[in-house]
Amino acid sequence: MQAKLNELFSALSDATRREILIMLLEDDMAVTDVAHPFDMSLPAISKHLNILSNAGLITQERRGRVNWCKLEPDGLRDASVWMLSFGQFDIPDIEDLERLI
Amino acid sequence: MQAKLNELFSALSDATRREILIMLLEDDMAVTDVAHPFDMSLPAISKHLNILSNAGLITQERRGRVNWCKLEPDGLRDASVWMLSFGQFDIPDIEDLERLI
DNA sequence: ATTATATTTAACCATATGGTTAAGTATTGA
DNA sequence: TCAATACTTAACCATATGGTTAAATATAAT
Repeated sequence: MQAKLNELFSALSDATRREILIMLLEDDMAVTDVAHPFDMSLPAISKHLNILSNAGLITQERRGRVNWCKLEPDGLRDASVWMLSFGQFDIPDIEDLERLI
Repeated sequence: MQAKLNELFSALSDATRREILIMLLEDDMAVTDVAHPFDMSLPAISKHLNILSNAGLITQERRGRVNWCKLEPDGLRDASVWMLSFGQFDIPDIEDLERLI
């Protein structure tokens, strides 16, 4: 269980990966399209996507030569449950949310 | 802002540091006492405590030769706000919580 | 004054992380 | 069939991370 949480929080600790998750909130995307906004090589993005997959935060499904990436929002569950133990979940206002995204 | 989130999630990505936070949930503690349950040197714990401090998850206050560590639950706020953007916050049941702690 | 306690700092080490480029593998289109 | 597309894999590199031991520092107790 601890190992799973390590993977989860570790996956979230990188800004590129968090941006990817937010992009996927909009819609499923091919790897190339995920890579497009970033000033980074395709293999680098491919690695990030693997890390997100292993953490259970996305799934990837190959159709033909395109690998479709899909957000798995339930993947955040264990992390959010863990954080709940700190009683830190009064719902913040929408401005807080916008500041962060 | 991204840098702050990196620090936060990164601090949470280590099981030792998460355990320390949970210990501090109970009460403030001296560094030596924090170290006690871990099979790890004092300097190692000292480093972990610094990482937690820099992430804003604890504060440390020296009184005499004792450095008291205190949980700063508000430090989790930004991380929880970020996670909220994924709409993943139906309150889990108490068993989920117990499974994780 | 000396010693013990509580902790930090410094120097070091092995492994992990996040990036790169170059080459390899399918699949699709011409 | 040949070339382009969409990746992934491999090999490499610099820096970060998480641990160690040994030495330094400051406070408290004898």
